[in-house]
Amino acid sequence: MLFSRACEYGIRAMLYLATKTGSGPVLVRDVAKELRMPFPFLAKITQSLARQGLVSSHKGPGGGITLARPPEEVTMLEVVEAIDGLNMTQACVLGIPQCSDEVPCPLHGQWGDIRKRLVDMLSKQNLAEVASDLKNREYVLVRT
Amino acid sequence: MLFSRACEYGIRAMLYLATKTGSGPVLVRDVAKELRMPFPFLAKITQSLARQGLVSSHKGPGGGITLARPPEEVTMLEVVEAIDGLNMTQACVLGIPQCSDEVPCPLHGQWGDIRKRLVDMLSKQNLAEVASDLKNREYVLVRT
DNA sequence: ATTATAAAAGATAAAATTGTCCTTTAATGG
DNA sequence: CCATTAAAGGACAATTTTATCTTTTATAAT
Repeated sequence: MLFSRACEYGIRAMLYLATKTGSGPVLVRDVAKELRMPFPFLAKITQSLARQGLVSSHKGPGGGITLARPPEEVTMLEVVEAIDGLNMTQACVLGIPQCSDEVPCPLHGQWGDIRKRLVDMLSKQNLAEVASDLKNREYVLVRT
Repeated sequence: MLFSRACEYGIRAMLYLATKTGSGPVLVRDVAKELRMPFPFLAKITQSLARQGLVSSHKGPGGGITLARPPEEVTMLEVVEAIDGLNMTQACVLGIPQCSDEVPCPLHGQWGDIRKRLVDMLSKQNLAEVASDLKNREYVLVRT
C-alpha cells in the first residue's frame, strides 16, 4: 500500500474540494457522504489539514471547509506529505536507517529512480489540473 | 511506506539466505541476530515463506532454513508478493475498488506507469544478483 | 530409547492505524 | 442575548500490524 488509508481519503477530499472551488464552504459531513468515507475519520483528517494550512475551516451556520489556497498552487505531493509525512518520499525502502547514496541498501539505486519519478509526478500535478479531469467526468473519485 | 515491516524483514532475510547458499541451513535465530530483527517476528515471516515454498526448513540439530530454490530463480517480486500480497502491484492507489483502465481514478494512468516500472524492476532482479552485490560489500543489509 | 535441538503452531500482548462518540468552542441568524 | 449550526478537541473502541511467549512436532545425535 503506497498511501495510508487516511492519505487516500485526504487526497480524494482535497480533489473534491478543488472541484467545488468558488462555491463557498462545504460541510465535512457532505464530503464524507459524497465520497463514501466515514465522517468522523474524515473530520480528523481535514482537521489536521486545516492545522497545516491546506484547508480553511469555518464554524457555525454557512460554515464548512474550503481549500485554503487556490487549487493551482497546491501539489499532490503537498497533500501526501501533509498526511503521510516524508517516509515514502525519503526513507529507505528496506527500512535501513543508515541507507544513503554512500552506504546504499541493495534496492537503493533502483528504487531511487522510481521514487524520483513518483515524486516528480506528484509535485508536478496540482489539484486544479486533476480536478478539471474530474469535472470532465473522465475520472472517478467515488467508490460505489 | 511501500513495503510492510514484515516485507522489509522478509526481503532482507531472503537476501541474507542468498548470500549463504550452499553452506547448509542457517538458524532463524542467527538471521535475526545478524540482521537485527526481532527473532519471533522473523520466525513467523519465514514460517509463512516456508508454507509458500520460498524457504525450506529443517527441524532438529543441524537444522535451520535455506532458500527452497536457487537464488537465480527467485525474483524480488515473488518475495514481495508472498508477504504483502498483490495490493501494491494491483490495487488502486486511491483505494477505489472500481478503478480500472475503463473507469480510472485521477491518478490511475500516472501511477500505473510508475508501478509498471516498479514491478518490472522487481521482476527482473533475482536474489542471486542482489546477493552478489552484497558479497562485494558495496551494499548494506544490516541496520546499525 | 532418550535427550537435545530447532522450526511450527497457537495464544497472547503491545503498538499503530482506523473508526466512533461526546463535549467544547466559535460563528451565524433570529 | 439565545438557539442553532458546524468544526475542534479529546476520550474511547475496533482492527490490523508488529512483536512475544509457550507448547507441540519433527529431526538428529548419543
